[in-house]
Amino acid sequence: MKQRTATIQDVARAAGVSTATVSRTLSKPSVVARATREAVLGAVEATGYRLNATASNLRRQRAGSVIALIPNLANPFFSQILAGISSVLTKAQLGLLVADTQSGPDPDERLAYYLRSGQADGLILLDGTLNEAVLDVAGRPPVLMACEWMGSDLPSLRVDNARGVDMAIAHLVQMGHRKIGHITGPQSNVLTKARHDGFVAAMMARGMALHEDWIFDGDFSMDSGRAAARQWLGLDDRPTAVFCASDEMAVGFMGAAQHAGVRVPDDVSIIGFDNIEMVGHLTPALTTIRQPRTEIGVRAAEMLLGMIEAGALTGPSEQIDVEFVIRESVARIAE
Amino acid sequence: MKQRTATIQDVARAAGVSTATVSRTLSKPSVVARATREAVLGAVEATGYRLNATASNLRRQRAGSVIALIPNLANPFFSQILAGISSVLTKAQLGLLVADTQSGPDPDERLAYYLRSGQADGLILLDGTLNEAVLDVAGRPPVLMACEWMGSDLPSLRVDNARGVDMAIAHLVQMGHRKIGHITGPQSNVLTKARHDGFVAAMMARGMALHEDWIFDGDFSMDSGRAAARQWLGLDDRPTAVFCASDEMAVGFMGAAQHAGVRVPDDVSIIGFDNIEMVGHLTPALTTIRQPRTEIGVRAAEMLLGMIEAGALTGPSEQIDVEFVIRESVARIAE
DNA sequence: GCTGTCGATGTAATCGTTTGCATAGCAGCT
DNA sequence: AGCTGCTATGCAAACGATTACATCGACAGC
Repeated sequence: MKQRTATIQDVARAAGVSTATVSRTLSKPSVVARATREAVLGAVEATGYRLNATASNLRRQRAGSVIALIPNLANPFFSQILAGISSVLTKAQLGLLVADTQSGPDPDERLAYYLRSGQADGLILLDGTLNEAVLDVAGRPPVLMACEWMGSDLPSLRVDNARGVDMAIAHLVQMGHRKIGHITGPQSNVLTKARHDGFVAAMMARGMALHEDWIFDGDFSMDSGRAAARQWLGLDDRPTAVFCASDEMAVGFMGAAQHAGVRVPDDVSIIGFDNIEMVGHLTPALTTIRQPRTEIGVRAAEMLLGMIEAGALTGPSEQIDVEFVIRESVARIAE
Repeated sequence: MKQRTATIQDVARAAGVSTATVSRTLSKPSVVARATREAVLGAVEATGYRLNATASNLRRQRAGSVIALIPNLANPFFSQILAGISSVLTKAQLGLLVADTQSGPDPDERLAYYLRSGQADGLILLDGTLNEAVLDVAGRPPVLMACEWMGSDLPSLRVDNARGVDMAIAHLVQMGHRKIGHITGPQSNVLTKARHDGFVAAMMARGMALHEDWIFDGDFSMDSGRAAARQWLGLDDRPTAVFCASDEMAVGFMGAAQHAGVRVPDDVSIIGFDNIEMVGHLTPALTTIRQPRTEIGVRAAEMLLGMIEAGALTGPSEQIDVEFVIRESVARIAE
């Protein structure tokens, strides 16, 4: 059973035409005569021929796939974006190669490698910690950033973080909160910065005090949310509400608070960011800012596809809107 | 800046040797003389040469990547396995192509396509609903099943589902439970069957009654867990404990129960399966059966790699052990 | 001095497609 | 009849690497 799979030559022979005609029949059917076309298709059927993607890619000078660079594959937030990307690429006959930037030693090095490797017709960056300077490579494929990335004019798909944060703070204020804390993401991440800046701006705009002690350093993970809760518990003067830069941290914070006997939202109100699926099932269900993840993936893939097809290294940027989802984790504060 | 990237020819010219020597220097350095080797490496450096993977793959008759077929990319359970797979493949210079089986119309068709496409040197199947008959394809690459798959003798990496379930039931019984319910996975899935069978066996072994009404149909999702809770609430004679075939369903069940005013674990005990990261942060934290996901991915990739290197279509099978994690979602029942 | 062996390198075919260019056939027009 | 303009097809050269085989010195053994 170890038989070689049929090549275009076999098909050509079976159909009594040249390989050129077979190739044309398959890629641009309109240019071949009806009769030949049918003969070729018949031969394809008979031989069980399948196009050898490698050979085709070599000849056409393309790679046949797109690489998505993700900081952490294990994070559900990203996997849903990936699903969106995948659905678009599949239709365009492109493979999706995924790479974890944080799993190896040097993330920037990984990016540089993929840029030069010629293994991809394009890249989608989902990691806001990468160094932009790395992108300055001759002959690199188009790159799309599907994440916040400060001060770059590369084509990007961004989420309106500032607006999301502002809605969250506005809601808290409206519910009577004056003492509001914030758990941040990891230092180097641009998302962290965007959300933190948004937080500061939203607070300032409402003339509210920023307390050094009420800013907790996190890294988007549940464990860091838990750590923040411990810190919060140790405070003499505690904020009555905490805005978390990610849902996962909110989950960690809420779990730790509840385990310490703190009631949510009666004793502390919590708002997350992302609206990952599970937070609607928590008790109390989490109030959060929704990012349309599948849509982000789909749109990012479409934009990159556009660039690839146009053979352009650059393209338009877009912004995706967020939505504020009110559930049960915020309580009204008595004046 | 649109310059072509250097080819092996350019390197050969720069080093004053033939392309054969360059190729050898890069792949089997030991066979070329010290001096030439250094000249070649210098030329590589100077020209900025990078191996064109497509050309190399074409000549070597390989694809350069492995495909992982996942039922649902958005599910965090799978993404962590993917991370494990990815880490191994990266070291072996292989790409990881991910494909969602459930996103298209016909999953079996997708599998068949990938088997023939020649786009992969091997496949890892993580979807227990696929039809085995599809695998009967001439010239297909090696395939590894990293999931339960009944009655097949293809190489596989399985998790000891039966043992996991048995530990869970044993624990419940030990805590005084006599009325135990079960939320299943989707019908066609083999995992569903394995866990359901395990449940039945464990119950029988302890001489316990199986109640038709206490088996709830789920599909691994949180929403189906929530639906099961509604059903449970409507029962006259409710089981005092529920064993869920996935953590996600446990989350959905617990959330819905709590929202209905039911106390967990005082009014109902819950056990999940998988130990996804978040369940440790719930209130109460979920008692569950841990599957070492990263390890599953790593081991699966290693096994497949072994088959690829040996050029074998088949290989050994292995089983990975599970671990019972006791947290807070099971209470002792008064006799 | 001749031969055999061995290590290092070059030559060129090959992997399976795609595609620019040439060609052949045919119809319509002058 | 000769020319022009089509359309449909074939020819053959790429694409960039790998590798079986040939070649060429150098050197040891007789």
